[in-house]
Amino acid sequence: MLAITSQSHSTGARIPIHARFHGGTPEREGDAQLLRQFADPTTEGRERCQSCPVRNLSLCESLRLDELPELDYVAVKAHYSPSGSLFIQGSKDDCVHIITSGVVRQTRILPDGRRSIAGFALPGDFLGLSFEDEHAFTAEALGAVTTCRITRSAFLELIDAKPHLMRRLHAETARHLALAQDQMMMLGRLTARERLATFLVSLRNRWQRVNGQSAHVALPMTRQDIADYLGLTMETVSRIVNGFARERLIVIVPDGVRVLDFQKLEAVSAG
Amino acid sequence: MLAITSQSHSTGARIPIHARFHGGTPEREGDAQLLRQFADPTTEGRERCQSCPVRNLSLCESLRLDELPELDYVAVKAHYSPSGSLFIQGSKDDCVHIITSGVVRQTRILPDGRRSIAGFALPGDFLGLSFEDEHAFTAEALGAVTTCRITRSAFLELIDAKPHLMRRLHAETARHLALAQDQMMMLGRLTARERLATFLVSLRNRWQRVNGQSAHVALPMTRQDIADYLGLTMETVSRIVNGFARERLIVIVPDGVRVLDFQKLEAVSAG
DNA sequence: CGGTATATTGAGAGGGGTCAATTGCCGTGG
DNA sequence: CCACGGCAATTGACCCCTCTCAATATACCG
Repeated sequence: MLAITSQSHSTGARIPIHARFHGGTPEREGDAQLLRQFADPTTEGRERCQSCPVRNLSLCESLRLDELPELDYVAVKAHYSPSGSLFIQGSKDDCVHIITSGVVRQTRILPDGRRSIAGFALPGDFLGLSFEDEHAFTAEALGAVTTCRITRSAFLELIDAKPHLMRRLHAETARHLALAQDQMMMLGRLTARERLATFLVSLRNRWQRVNGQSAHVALPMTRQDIADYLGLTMETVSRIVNGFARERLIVIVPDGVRVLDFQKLEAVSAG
Repeated sequence: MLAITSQSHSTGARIPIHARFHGGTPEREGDAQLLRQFADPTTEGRERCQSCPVRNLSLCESLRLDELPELDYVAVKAHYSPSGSLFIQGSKDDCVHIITSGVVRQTRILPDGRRSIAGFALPGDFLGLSFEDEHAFTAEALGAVTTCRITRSAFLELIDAKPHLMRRLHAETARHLALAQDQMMMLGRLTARERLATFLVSLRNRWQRVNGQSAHVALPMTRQDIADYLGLTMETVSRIVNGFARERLIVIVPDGVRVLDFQKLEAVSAG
């Protein structure tokens, strides 16, 4: 028999109502010109956004060098302390957020307290591009987070002025949609082991784009967060991660794992 | 104990390689002017696309009446016979499809044959709006399907000429993204019973927008299709649907179900 | 009326859930 | 420096929802 099996007996822990939202207002800081201090001097001759400390920032790459000051003019840097919220599920604030450092957890909570995590945003990722009237999830900082924030109206004005930005924006949303469909396949059809392997492989690849090649995969989120992302329980995540360690696929280190056998891990991730 | 439980031991049936793709080329028919014959004369005084037999067709609603001929000029009507493919996972054809009648199944297949269904497109729904270079899934007709097809280049030209269309397009993609996130929550955190109830409720609401209020919910897809959509097995789907029937929530009728107690069904759908 | 595909139903097994106890890791204060 | 409290992570024992496998029923079609 092909024991390709998944399961998720239940829903993991519930979130008590009183604890669902955590304070943590952003400390809005300075004005847009401060952003320049983050300009990465090691760019390899390619036009790119001077405002962004992150390479390969897709939206910024669509701007010509002479258009960057316009972005600076509307962008505001923001800091969030650990557990601070960028925005809250159901609220209507309307900003586009670009993560410049740290990791943001996108949480959705059911009326009965079951939790699901839509994703983790890494430096360079965008939040709030959908322009929905209400946020479908809460975005919370895991550890300290800095972002580049643009009000929706300013962003829309910018887009009106630069039609190619609008197309880039659509491409970005479409990419998110494709990722969501991958996630659906994972949740519906992969075993717990495969999900964890997929998660680690994908996270390693994403960190690689931010920090460069490394066997170290930072996991700033809790086991519960991972469980809520993968449709499992904390205990199952723990058991399987430690199982990987016992099989010498990875080593568990503080705040993450070190991948020993990437090939094998990748093999586990897709039947 | 709170018995809120889901599970999906495994992956359901695998698709044998030789059977993954089914022929069924579309019979391209006539030219765009033929579309007019489908114009619904019962419109309630609101401007809308004369080309589309479906009301509330979001993209068409964004066009002014005098812009419609331009859409007609680039749109081509297509027929697909049962099991015919609109496009195939991994292929690069580039058309936007608007379903005008019938139901289309969006299938994704893993290398090892596990199948996942991303969704079912009903009349009025769009396919291919993402403009990815490669289709992430195969779109297959369940029963006879007619569509309104526009080549991507023609569609892009149209969009370049009408900026408000681009914004509409983005909103549509964003809506799909939000739906995908709902689906992720469902797959990760709902029990089999809850998933089925959610599925039936949501499908009833969608048919309602096409056909008007009715207790009848058409299910042109097989139990296996539903299972692959909900991350379950065919057997579990069958057991639970028949369970609903035994509880008098629904009655099973040919090609669908009739909802007897919508309130209770909705209550089951969200813990 | 056979033949094939889909749906239903039953019996049994198992993956991952639940519950609970233990360990490890800080940060804090005595 | 160590005791202590709190939170996350780990581990074990047990359980159950859903899967698997298999038999049967139903439907459709030539």
